[in-house]
Amino acid sequence: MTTRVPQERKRRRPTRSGVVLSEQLIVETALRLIGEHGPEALSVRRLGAALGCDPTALYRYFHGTDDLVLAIADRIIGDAMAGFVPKDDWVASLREMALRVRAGYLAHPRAAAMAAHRVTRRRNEIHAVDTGIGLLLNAGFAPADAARLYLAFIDTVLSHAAAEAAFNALPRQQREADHRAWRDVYQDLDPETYPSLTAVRPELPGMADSSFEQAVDLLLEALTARAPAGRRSPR
Amino acid sequence: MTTRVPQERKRRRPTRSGVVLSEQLIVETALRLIGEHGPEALSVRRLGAALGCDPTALYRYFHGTDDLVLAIADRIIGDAMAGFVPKDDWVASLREMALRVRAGYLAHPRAAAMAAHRVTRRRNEIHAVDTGIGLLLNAGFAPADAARLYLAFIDTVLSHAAAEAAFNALPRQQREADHRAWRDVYQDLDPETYPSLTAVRPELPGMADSSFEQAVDLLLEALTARAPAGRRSPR
DNA sequence: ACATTGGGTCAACCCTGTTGACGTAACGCG
DNA sequence: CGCGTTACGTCAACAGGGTTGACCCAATGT
Repeated sequence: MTTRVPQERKRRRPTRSGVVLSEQLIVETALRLIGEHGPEALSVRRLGAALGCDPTALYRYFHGTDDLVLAIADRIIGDAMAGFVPKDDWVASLREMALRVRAGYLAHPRAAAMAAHRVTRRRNEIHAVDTGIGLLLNAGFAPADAARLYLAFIDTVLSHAAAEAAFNALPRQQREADHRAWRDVYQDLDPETYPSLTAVRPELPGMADSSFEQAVDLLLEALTARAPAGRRSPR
Repeated sequence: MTTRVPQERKRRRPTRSGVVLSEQLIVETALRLIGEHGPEALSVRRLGAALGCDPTALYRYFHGTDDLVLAIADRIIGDAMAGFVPKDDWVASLREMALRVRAGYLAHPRAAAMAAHRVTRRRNEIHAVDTGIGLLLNAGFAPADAARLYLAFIDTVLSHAAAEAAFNALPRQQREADHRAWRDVYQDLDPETYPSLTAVRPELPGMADSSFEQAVDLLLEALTARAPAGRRSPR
């Protein structure tokens, strides 16, 4: 139909069940749906049912599923970074940024998995980039290094968080099967063909755990080592 | 139906159009389909049509879509790691592994975006994990550390490569728009609200480039620093 | 009070994955 | 050589998905 999806709506008409729709209400209901009934609960039909309106009414507010997902993602970003203030300790601040992004994604895995690799250059993101680069500049890095290193850092954080969210967005069956794989499949291997796996066998079940913090710590160690004068809490 | 999907098939019967199916042929056709017409081109029905067989014949070879996706992922891993022999220099070897995985994903961007974060629990993946952990053991890390650090390393490589692949899998229009947005949006910013971005402005166009190698180098630096006796080329 | 039109509703279309029944042809065995 | 067994390709069907175009009512600005 390619509806217009206007910015301001004036003629707000209650739905058959009495609810008055709005972009906000739809996004919030979608997030609630995902949170309550799992990631695969988000469909136009189910969302319509949860809202108490005809599924196709949503097309008056969003051009399609994709548009809806982006709106949800934008909401997630805003929520995640809300109230963040960088401290003097640039390492700790970068770490908090990483954890916030990850937490935001994990709170809504399905939406994050769908929109993670999209680039939404909006106010919140620009602000975050400015903050992050500012932390590295404050750490004493030259502008060129600050930009490049921040990119490496934030790309790692984003892709890691996206991967984790994508995993959590899988149907429970597949998710648990992947999880179990480290216990089951990797336990009964021929020691001769897989000597190293055999050597670390007791540690293999832990491979199902997240490596997010480990990776962030490693990156921050490398950044600290590269920082001029190794200062952690400048000025 | 929950078909058995046996390991060895003996009664190979040509399909109506004369093709003789095999797990290999199916995976290759799926990769071709995805590569040519995008990730959403992969459906049981379309794959059946491309193969010249009834769509449901695929259920004789794979338990379902998920099983097929895992097979595709493992194939990509296998192709990427084919002919890789670890050197004595464990840092250089891990680096090569990373670059190989990335190249493999970039060769099939759309397929990679779909399967990157899964545990295939198949031969090629198991072999790769054994090799990687072996390198860290050889570097002198204790088994528990080797397992955890390898996980952090490979997860970073995989998620980074997946993100890059996902970006490359975007329609050209969106991809170029995102690329351009970096310059457009970030060039005309208010210096007062975004002081750090203004300070590194000349470097911003470079933010569109990949940070893959930078991130891998940082990780390897951190691993080297943590390695016992800091040895690079153990015997 | 009236014309305009935003927007909720409905029916319909085509897509998807998956299943169970069905039959045929390929194989192992005698 | 032929006979049963059964693997496996085929077919029809189901439930669920996104999306569209027509319909029509009521909220709005004049």
